[in-house]
Amino acid sequence: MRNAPTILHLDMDAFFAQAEQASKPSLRGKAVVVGGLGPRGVVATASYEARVFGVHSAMPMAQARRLAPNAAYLVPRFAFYRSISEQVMALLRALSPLVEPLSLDEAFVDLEAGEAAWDRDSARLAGVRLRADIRAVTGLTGSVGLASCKMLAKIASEEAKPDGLVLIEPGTERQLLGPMPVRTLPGVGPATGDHLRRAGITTVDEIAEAGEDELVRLLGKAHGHALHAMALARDDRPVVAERETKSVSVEDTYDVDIHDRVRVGLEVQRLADRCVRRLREAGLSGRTIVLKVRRYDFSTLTRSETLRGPTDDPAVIREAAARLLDSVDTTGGVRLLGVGVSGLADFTQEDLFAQAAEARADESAAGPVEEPAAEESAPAHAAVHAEHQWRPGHDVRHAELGHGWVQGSGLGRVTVRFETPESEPGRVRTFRTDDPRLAPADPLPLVRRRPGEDEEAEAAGGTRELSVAPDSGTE
DNA sequence: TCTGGGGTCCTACATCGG
DNA sequence: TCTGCCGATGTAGGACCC
Repeated sequence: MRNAPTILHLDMDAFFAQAEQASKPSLRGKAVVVGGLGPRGVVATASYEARVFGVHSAMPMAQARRLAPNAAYLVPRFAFYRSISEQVMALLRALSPLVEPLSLDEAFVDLEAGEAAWDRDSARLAGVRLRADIRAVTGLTGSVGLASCKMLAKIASEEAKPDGLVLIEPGTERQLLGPMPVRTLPGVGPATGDHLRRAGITTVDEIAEAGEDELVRLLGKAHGHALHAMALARDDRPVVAERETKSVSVEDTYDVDIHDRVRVGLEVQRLADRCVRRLREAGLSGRTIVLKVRRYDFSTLTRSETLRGPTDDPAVIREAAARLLDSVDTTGGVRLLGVGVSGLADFTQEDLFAQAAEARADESAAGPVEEPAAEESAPAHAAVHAEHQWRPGHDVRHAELGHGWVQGSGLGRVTVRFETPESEPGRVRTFRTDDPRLAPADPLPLVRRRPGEDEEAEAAGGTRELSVAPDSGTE
């Protein structure tokens, strides 16, 4: 808590949907919904046009389709969003070394630490410039909140949405916060909100009035204490640049519940392998293996086992996961399975020894983890002929007609709209899915570099920033 | 017509060793 | 030696966040 509003919170507006609209001119101004398209998919992001119909994130896709049947429905392209996110984060780091990313589209910045701002006016100016820079570099809009602490900066950016900037004047925090609903405060979700409401507490002021003891009684020590402080606009949490990973996990929800116990076992093995791959990519190993099972009735349970030392050995993790599965009753079917590893450690010498010994045993027994093509055999979407490569929203290139994106596919046909971020809305054409003139393509940059910038970027190897590999839809 | 995937943090309870 | 207490650790589950 400081007396100048020099904590900045950036939140990109409807990020995934906005990125899709920027890359596809025909979708601009239209309702766009990004999320899982399977029978059990949920909405990741809805464009503001789609929100008018009541569509919002975390809503089941089926419900969204009923509310907005004419919206464009697209699968997320994380690699594409990540490349944009990296550009945005680079702009934030130019302001200050203290940048705390919260997700692909959100971050805190400590402006004072970077000497980018020291008072109200300099902070506002930094925010205004940042928004302009983001616009210039990515073509997208983001909202900025400025305040004296993280909580209020975040509330401010929420108020600023879409495409705005809000600065909370130091000294006015409590008047502003007081009448707001308890759900405004971070950490108050549906359960805590209900809890408080039953105790007759519905506004932030009422939390403050209730007193710390009462809140601790209602919500427990940590939560009660934290919430009371927040209600008084007291928040001392620093902006933390590097947060280390505490766990790595993968999970899959299946289009249809799995009843076959053997199949459940096989899926757990595959998830264990995927988890190991992620663990190794991050250069980590872990001690505690966690199995997650969501049953047909949505009841969820976890089982965990802690090993003597950290490992990233696929055979060890598979076996632990299999043992954990033995203790779970799956009759009735499972809708989700997950495997995770926590108690993480950076790779140590000791592990390397163990590794070398186990590696020999592995080769015959377990088989390598680095098997390619694991994604295509992902449970829900088994590869169907060539159609799997024509995923709605993904970019393609046609030998004669140029760059476009998949609008839909099925029954041996794929429909492509030919347009680029810089073009007018384009024409639609339909092809056979095995048409040799058609190939998957990388997303195009949303903003064309100005002449002269090219060489610089080229020299810095920067042209790669925007040309990302085709998203295999991994995570 | 249901409810994703990747995380973090907290709490309660059991167990174990001084 | 028995008992109680304390802290550390492991386990399961829940709430919350984007």
